[in-house]
Amino acid sequence: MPELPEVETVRAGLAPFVTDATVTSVEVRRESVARLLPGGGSEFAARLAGATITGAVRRGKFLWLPLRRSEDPADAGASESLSAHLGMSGQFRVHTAADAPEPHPHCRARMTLHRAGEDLVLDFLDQRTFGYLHVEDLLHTPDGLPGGHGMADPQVPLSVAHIGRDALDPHLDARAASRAWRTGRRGIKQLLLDQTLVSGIGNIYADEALWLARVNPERPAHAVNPATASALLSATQDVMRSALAQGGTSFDALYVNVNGQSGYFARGLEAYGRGGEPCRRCGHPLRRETIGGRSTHWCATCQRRYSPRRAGAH
DNA sequence: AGTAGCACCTGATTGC
DNA sequence: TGCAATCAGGTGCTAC
Repeated sequence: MPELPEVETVRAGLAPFVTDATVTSVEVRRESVARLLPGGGSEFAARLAGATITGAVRRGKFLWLPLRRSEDPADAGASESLSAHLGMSGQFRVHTAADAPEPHPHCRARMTLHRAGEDLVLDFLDQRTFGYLHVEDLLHTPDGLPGGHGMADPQVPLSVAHIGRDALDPHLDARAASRAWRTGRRGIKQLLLDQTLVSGIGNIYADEALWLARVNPERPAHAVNPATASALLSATQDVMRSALAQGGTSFDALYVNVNGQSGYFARGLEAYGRGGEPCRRCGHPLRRETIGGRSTHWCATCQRRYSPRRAGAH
């Protein structure tokens, strides 16, 4: 369940189960899930076993669980994390050890946690295998501000260092972000999807935000004015907050929270998946075309490639 | 330097 | 019915 609202739903669902839990066993069921480690699954298991998870943090679509190695909670802050990316189809599922089912065919790793006298099973499922698990160092943020949502530590994993602050991060520099979105000759949709500028926006919410702000996905970034860029950021935040309030967007069982339940935002979508259907603002049929390799849905009537000239401007 | 294109996968659905 | 083509919510690398 891959964009910011869905990953945040997972993070928030995970946090109460994994915080202060110690990893007691790790079973890698598909080697490629730990492909970022030179030693693969065995290195992943070895580095994770015995560590205690101190929380659940997210920046954009990137998720990590900071690790502490000592049993002493007064020990210094975490310097490593269990990092995860859900890719297109990743899921975390939590069970009590007694209720855990046989691993699903898509289960790529199963971890056992011990927390408050109870044993828990944490499964990572991923049909398409674009997701991954990783153990890596945490780095200090250049600005000394918190690295992501869910923890105050000014740290991010190495693999997240190049990822921009996300659209709902209170420390996002909105002016710098809208400037970045107005730079270059790519279509604006491609900039919304560029995780190094503002993170967390994926193919669904890019189309939704562009529809809300009435901007054509192919409008060149350099033709976006500051007011429009700022309106686009607001639209992105609005649609993501609404989606988050409903547990995210899901169309099927591939995208579920840690309890296996689906979010309800799919019924709130105005553009994504509505090609050929009438625009709810103007009634004209929405277009659907592939742009930059991603299917894109928009209203060619409401969403103009160039902003309309104001009356009085020559 | 910025950008487009492709590679990485599995499985469900569509069309012939 | 069977099989090939197409499609899917992401990211990173490579080559222009």
